[in-house]
Amino acid sequence: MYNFKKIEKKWQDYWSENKIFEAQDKSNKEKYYILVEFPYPSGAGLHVGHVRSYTALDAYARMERMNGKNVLFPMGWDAFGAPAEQYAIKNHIHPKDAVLENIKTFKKQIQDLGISFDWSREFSTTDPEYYKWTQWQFLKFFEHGMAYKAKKNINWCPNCKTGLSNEDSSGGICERCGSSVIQKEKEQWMLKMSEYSEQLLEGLDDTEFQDRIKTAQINWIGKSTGAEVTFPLKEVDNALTVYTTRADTLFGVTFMVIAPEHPYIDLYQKQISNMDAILQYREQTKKKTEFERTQLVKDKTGVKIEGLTAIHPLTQREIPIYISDYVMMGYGTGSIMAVPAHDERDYAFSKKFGIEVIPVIEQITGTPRENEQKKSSIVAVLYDEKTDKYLTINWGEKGGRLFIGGTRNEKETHLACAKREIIEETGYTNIEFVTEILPINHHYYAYNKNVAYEIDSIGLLFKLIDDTKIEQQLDEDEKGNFTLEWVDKKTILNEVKDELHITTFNNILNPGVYTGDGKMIHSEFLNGLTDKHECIDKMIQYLEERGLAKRKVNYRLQDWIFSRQRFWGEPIPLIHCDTCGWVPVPYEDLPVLLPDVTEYEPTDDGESPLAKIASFVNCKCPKCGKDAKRETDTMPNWAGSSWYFLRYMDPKNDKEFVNMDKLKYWGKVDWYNGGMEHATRHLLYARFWNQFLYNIGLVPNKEPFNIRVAHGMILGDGGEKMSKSKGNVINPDDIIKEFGTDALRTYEMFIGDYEKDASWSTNGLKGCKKFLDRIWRLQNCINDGKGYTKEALVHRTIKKVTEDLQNMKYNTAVSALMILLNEYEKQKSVSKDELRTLIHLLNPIAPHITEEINEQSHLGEMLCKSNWPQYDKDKMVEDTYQMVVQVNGKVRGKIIVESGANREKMEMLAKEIPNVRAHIENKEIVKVIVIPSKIVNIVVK
RNA sequence: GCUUGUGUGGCGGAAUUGGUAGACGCACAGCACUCAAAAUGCUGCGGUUUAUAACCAUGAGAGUUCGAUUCUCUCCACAAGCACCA
Repeated sequence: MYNFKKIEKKWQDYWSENKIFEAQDKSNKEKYYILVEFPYPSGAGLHVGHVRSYTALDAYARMERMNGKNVLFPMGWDAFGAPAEQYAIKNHIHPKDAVLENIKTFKKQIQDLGISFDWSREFSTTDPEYYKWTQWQFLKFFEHGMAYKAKKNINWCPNCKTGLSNEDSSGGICERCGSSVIQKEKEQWMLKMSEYSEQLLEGLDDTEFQDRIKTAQINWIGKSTGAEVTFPLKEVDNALTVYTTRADTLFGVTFMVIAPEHPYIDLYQKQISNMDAILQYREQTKKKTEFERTQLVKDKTGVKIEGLTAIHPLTQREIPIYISDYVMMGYGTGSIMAVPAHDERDYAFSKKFGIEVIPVIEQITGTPRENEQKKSSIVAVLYDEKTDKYLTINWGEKGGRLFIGGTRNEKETHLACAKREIIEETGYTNIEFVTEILPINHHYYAYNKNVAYEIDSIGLLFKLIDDTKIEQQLDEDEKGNFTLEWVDKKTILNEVKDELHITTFNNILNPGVYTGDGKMIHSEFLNGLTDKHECIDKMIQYLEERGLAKRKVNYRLQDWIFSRQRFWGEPIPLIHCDTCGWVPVPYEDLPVLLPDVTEYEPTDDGESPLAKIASFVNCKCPKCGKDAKRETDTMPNWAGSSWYFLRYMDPKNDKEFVNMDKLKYWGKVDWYNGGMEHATRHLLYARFWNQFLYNIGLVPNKEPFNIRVAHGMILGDGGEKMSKSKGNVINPDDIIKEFGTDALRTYEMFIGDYEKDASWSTNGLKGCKKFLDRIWRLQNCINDGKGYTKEALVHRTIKKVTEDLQNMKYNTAVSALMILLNEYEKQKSVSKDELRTLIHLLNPIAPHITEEINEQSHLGEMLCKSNWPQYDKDKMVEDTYQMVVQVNGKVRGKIIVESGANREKMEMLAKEIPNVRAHIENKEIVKVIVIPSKIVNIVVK
C-alpha cells in the first residue's frame, strides 16, 4: 500500500526546512491571527483532546494561507504553577528541569501531528526572557495604583498550603488538589480587577465570542442593579444600610440580617445585651469551611441581636435584627432587609425563628379583562391520609375536574367559608383545618353569565378525620351534574385544567414563598400595580426623595488575589524597606530571577519557600540604599497566560515587551480557541490585563480577542472522561504509530460537532483510515481526461468544504469529501483535475498523504504553495433536478424537472403520477403549493 | 435552586429564512473473491402491516401551518457552569 510513516516524516521535514509556515511581520498580504490555548506541559503527555483543537485550527490556518493570507499560528508553553512543582517534588528534580523535560515530550508529540505552527516564535512562560516582561507589566499595575497589599480573609488550601483566588476555589474545593478550602487571614497582593467590572462587561460587545462564552462571563461578573436603603436604629443615632434589588417588597420586611463579621456588632457592644451568644455564633462561623457554609444551604442558623432594633423607614414599625452566616460581608453592605414572603432564604429563616410573614405580592392567574366584577373566594382541598387521596368534584364535560370552590360572603372568614362549602357540596363533616396558602389573584370570564371576574382566592388544606357524612345541600344547577371522586396526586396533576385550582394545589404541595411577579398588596402607594420594574423604580424614587435610599450597582467580580506562597512562579518584583515602604525593583534590574536552590517545598506556616532563602530575601532599598527585604510571594500561574498572545507578535524583543508597530500590524487575535473551562477565569484575566495595558497606552486594542470558540471534550469509549484510573486513555502516539497522523486527524474532525463532547471509537477511526486508503487507490484509476465529469457536484463540494471549515463544521466537510469520493469511484476512473481537487480540499485536514499523492501522480504545484480551489456558482446548477410531490403534506411521489421549467409544468407533472392521482381522485383540490426546486403540495378535501 | 445547553436508528451524527427525516461513517447481515482468514468489492439495514403500497416514528403532550426535527406553550430527562450575591 503506502508507508505513511515515511510520508509523514518526509513532508514534516520539508515544511520545517523550508520555513513554509513562518509568519511575516511585515507583509502586503492580509493578516490573520489564529491562536489555540498553549498547553500546560504536564508529565502525562499529549491528550487526544489536544489533537482535536490543534487539528481544527491547523486546518483553518492551512486553508487561509492558501487563500493568500499572512497567517500567524504560534505555539508555546504555560509552565509555571503548582502541577509542575508537584511533579518536580515527587520526582526529586528541579521544576526547571522537569518543565524542560515535559516540553520536549510535548513538542515531539505535537510535531508528529504535522500541525503548521510557526515554531520560530515558541517560548515558555518560565523563560527568564519572558517572565522579565511579566514582572515589568506587574510593575506597571503597581505604578498605576492597581496593585495593593491587603490583609484579607482569603481562601486557603490547607493541603497545598497556599492562597487561592475565588476562581480557583469555587464550590469551596481547591481547584488543584480537591481539598476543602478554609478561610485564613493573610496579607496578599491584589489587582484591582473589580474596578474593571463595567468595562469587562461592555467590552463583550466588541467581541464575537460564542454566546455560551459571553453568558459565562456575564454571569461571572454578576452585575446587579438595585438600591441601598437606610433603616434608622432605635437605640442609637445611626442607621443600618442594606443593599436590595427588590425595593418593591419593602412593605414586606419583617426582620433584618447582618453578616457575623458586620462592624456594628463591635461598634454597639454596649447596647447589645446578648453579646456572649453573638460572639459565640461568630466563632462558630469562622470555624466552618467555605464548603460547609455553602453546602448546608437549607439549614439556617443565626442569633437575634437583643438591644439593637431597626425602624422601618416607611411604616415606622420596629424591626428585629439577627446575625446569620447566610449573609456575606463581602457582597453589598453585609446586611439585608428580609422579606420572608418573597425570598426563599428569608422564608426558611423566618420559619426557623418564628418570624411574621407579610405577603406584598399576589400571584396572578388567568387573563385580566376590562370591567371586571370583584369577588372573594376559596378553594378547599380535602386530603385523606389513609388512602393518600384528595377529594375532587368531577363536572365531566361541563367543567372538568375541580376542587371544592365557593364565593365568600363579606361577613364570613375564609376558614368558615371553606368549611361551609365542604359540608354543602360533599357532606363530609368531620374535617380538620391544616393550612392556608398565600392569596391568588385570579381572572376569568364566565361565558354563561357574560361577566368577567377578578377574584381574590385563598387556598385551604383540610384533612379528613373520618367518613362521617350528612346529606349534601346542593343548588338546583348542581344536582346530578357532578360526581365526588377521591383521586391520587398524579390524576390531579394530569386532569385538573383550571388554572386557579391547579395553581392552588401546587402551592399547597409546595407551601412557602412566592418569588414570581404579581399584583402588589399591603403596600400603600404601590397597591394594585403589577409591573415589577415599575414598582421597584417607584419605590426607589419615593425613598430617594426622602433621603432614605440611593441607587446602586453591585458586581460579584472581586479583586484578583495575585499572591501565591509557592516557589514555582514569577517572583513579584517589589522590595520592602522600613523607611520607604514598598519600592519597585528598577526596570533595569529585571528579571528578578528565581534562585537556583534545591529546597522549594512549601513551608508549614504558609510562607513562600523563597522566604527561607536569605540570599534572595536580603537586599538594599533601591530608593534609600538601606537594608531591605524582597517580596517572597510569587505570581499565580494565570499571570503568564494573561499576555502570551501579545508576545507571539514579537517573541525575541529584549528592549520592549512587544514592539508597537508589530502590535498594530497583528492587532487582535482573530480566532481564539480554548476549552470551556477557561471561559471565565483565563479569558477574563487576559481581557482585564489587556484592557489595563490599553488604558495606559501600551497596546492598540482594548479587546484582545475577536472570535472565541470552545471545543468539546473527547471522552472515552463509554462516554466518560478519559482518566488513568478508568483505564480508558487513548494515547495519540499509539494511534499515530498504527494508523498514521492523517487518519487520526481526519477521524477527530469527523467524530462529531466540534463544539460538543464526543466519545472515542477506534472503529470510527478505522473507517477514516479506510477513506484515506481509498483515495490513495484512486491514483490507479487516473485517465487522460481533463476537467470534471460531475461538474455541479465538484463545485458544490468546494463550496461546502470551504464554508464548513470557516464555520467549524469539520464533520460535514469530511462527509462531503466522502460523498465526492463515492461518486468518483462509481465513475471507475478520474481525471487529474478531479483527483487534484479532491486531495486539495482534503489537504488542510490530512496534509501529508494529500501532498504525497499530488507529487507522485504529478497533479500540479505543491498543495501548500497553491491557491485554494474556487467554486463557480453558475456551474453548481444541474440540468435537471428532483422534486417531491405531496398530497396534504404527505409524500406521494417524485418528479424530475428540467431546470428551466415553470410552475404550471411542475404542477402538471405532479398530477400525472399514478399514486398522486389515486390520492386526489374524487376530491376537490383546494390549492396547490409549488416551491420551485423543492416541492409540490396538492391540498385536497 | 438559578443560568446555559442538549434530547433524532444498535452507535457517532446529518438536515432549521418551516419543504423528501436518518446524509456520511461505524456496527450488523447476506453475497463475491480465497483452500481458509484478513483485506477488498457488491447488496441490505428506523418500526409495524394485509409490503410496487400504507401507517407510525426526531424525549412527552398541546398549538400555529397546506406542511414542524426546525416556530410557540406546558412538562420530563440528561449534561455543564454558578450557587445563601440579597
